[in-house]
Amino acid sequence: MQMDERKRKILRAIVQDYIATAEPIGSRTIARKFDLGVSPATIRNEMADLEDLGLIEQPHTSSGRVPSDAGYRYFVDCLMDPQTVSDEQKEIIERESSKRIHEIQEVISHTSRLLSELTNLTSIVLGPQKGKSTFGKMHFLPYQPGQVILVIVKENGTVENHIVDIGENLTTDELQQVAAVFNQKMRGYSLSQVKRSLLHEIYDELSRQRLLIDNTLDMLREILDDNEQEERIYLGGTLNMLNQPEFKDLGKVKTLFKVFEENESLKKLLQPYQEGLNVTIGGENTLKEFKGCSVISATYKVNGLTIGAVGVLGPTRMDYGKAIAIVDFMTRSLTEILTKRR
Amino acid sequence: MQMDERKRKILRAIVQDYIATAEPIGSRTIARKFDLGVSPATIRNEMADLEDLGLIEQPHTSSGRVPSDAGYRYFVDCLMDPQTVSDEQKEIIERESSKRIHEIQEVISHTSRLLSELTNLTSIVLGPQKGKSTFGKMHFLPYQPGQVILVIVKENGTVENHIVDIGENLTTDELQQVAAVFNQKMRGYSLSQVKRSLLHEIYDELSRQRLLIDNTLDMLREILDDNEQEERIYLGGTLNMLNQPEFKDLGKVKTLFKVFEENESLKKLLQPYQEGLNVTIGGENTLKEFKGCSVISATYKVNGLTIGAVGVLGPTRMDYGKAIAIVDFMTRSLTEILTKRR
DNA sequence: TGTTAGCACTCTCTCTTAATGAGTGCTAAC
DNA sequence: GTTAGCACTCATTAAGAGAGAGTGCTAACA
Repeated sequence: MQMDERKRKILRAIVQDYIATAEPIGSRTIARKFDLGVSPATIRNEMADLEDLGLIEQPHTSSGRVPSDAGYRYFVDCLMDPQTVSDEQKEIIERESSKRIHEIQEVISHTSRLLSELTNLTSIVLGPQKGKSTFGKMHFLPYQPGQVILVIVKENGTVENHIVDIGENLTTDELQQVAAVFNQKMRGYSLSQVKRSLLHEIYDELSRQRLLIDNTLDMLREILDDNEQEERIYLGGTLNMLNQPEFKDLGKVKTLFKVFEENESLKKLLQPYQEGLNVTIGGENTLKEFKGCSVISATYKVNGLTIGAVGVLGPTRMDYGKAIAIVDFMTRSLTEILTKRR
Repeated sequence: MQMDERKRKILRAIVQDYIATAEPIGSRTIARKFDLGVSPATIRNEMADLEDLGLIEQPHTSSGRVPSDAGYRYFVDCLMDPQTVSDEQKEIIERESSKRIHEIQEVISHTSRLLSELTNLTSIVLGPQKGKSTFGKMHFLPYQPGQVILVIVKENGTVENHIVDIGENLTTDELQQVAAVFNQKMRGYSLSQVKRSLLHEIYDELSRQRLLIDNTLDMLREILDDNEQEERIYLGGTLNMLNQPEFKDLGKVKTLFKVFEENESLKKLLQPYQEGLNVTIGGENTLKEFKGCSVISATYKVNGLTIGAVGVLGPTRMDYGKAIAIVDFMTRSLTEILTKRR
């Protein structure tokens, strides 16, 4: 059995109507709402075929049909009209991103909020991968007696500061000297590279000041360890999920929000290592908690280098056309903003 | 009509049982569970009195009684056995706070998580009031051409960095000079004071370098504005609310979480300007969304100065004894940690 | 051969009704 | 002042009856 034009029309009708109403749809309703020029009985025959093909299914005998995961997949791949972001939405995005924003974190969290507001879905944004970014420069600043502020500038532009104990009183000059050596040796290396080999080299170079260096290495090691594990996830509009009829059951809400709380598993949803735009539908998802959800995700870049991913999460019954258009537009816009900053 | 010893015993029984079971409790059950030496009929008479006094109420005729807000209040003020934190819990807290933690934000968010885990309630922690903290020192560090990193150290110990445009190329020396003047003039002033009067003074002092100063003032003003509005709230264990039978209704969950999302109203819950430990029960709350909730809050200090507040939020039917003990212990512990850091 | 009308059948949803049970207030006896 | 007894109330639960939406199948039709 093959898909013909009429079957495609009917499948599209089912998907569109189900996305809009969240109710199983029957042959009679299709005939009434969509002008296909055939009677409900004919549509029924076609629907039986579509069910055999695995594209739609019945929640129970004698109810309407709903699209299966495979049905959504066919819809997304073959039936969907490519949509563009409306001018109104474009304007909102433009206006928001024209605000002067200083830190990269702010740009990201802004993006996250915007995504969820425009789609009425939950947004997931994976921040710049710290582990992959390379070391730029470090500075010491005075803080308390026995403590200094260590400011680290990475080559992707992020700036971090940490208070570190230096254990003994050191002069500003000595600190500058240490910083200078570190800066000279480490510039342009990824943090993991720094961690593995370079520290020893630096250690040799500065061996005259053993004690001072020991402390500096200690603090640096601590910071590097921190960074490698931490790769922040930004969530937005989690409450939008509660408006979906799919989550009118409190048990589902609980398990969903429990996953939201522990960020680790969310990273898997974004498939951050897959370039470009991706649509994951229902059961295609690896996490069992999200079998009933779909994810539209895409990666963003700085200077041609993929550094993170954004996505929206919603029930499989989501408006794919709209969501895809917005995610696509936002990643482009994000890439542009981040590139301009440099 | 007066409260006598037997009425007190019965009220305590009702409150304790209701806290434990979340079910309205009847005279028969009280007689069975609590050994008062009187029959259900006698208890019924007393309960009628307690209802007249407004301390308990009936959800509907012919159901058991539940404590009213006034009943909880009487229980908290007069009936409750003062509880202490168990050794087991103390150990958890000690172990957690012995971890080396660098930033004040980390200390706060740690506290928040701990509070919610120990109480199974939702924790609310109001971070140090930035508006009230006084300016310590500022530094400029090189960043990109045309941009510098502005590092601000406040006297409460927080360190912030911001990227600021300087619009034109300035030498390191010139920047140092500007920073020196700012540092000399501003040290020890609150940010709002700085904003109002001192800026003009600095402006006079450095009028030789108009352009440079204009930019510096612009960025500083921006940062000060930011800080004044931002006074971060840390929430923990919001999901614990979903386990409470009070929130088995999805509508309630929605409105509750909506309030959680916009932090502003949460600040009101903590009564951050009221020194010491506070218990707010049900309708005593100003926010209508929290009429069915109680809040235990307390302030914490650094160097004798109140700088923030922590609290737990739960249904009025919460274990007040335990919650009060933990909140009290945690604020003391927090005060101690923050004071030691200085 | 594809399309359509008709019809019996299935299954969910909702509304009604009845039974159960926990708990009360009142009265009268102790 | 305390208690036993009893009639009454009201939420909760289970069972049953329609109603409604939708299907699959058969037979007629173009």
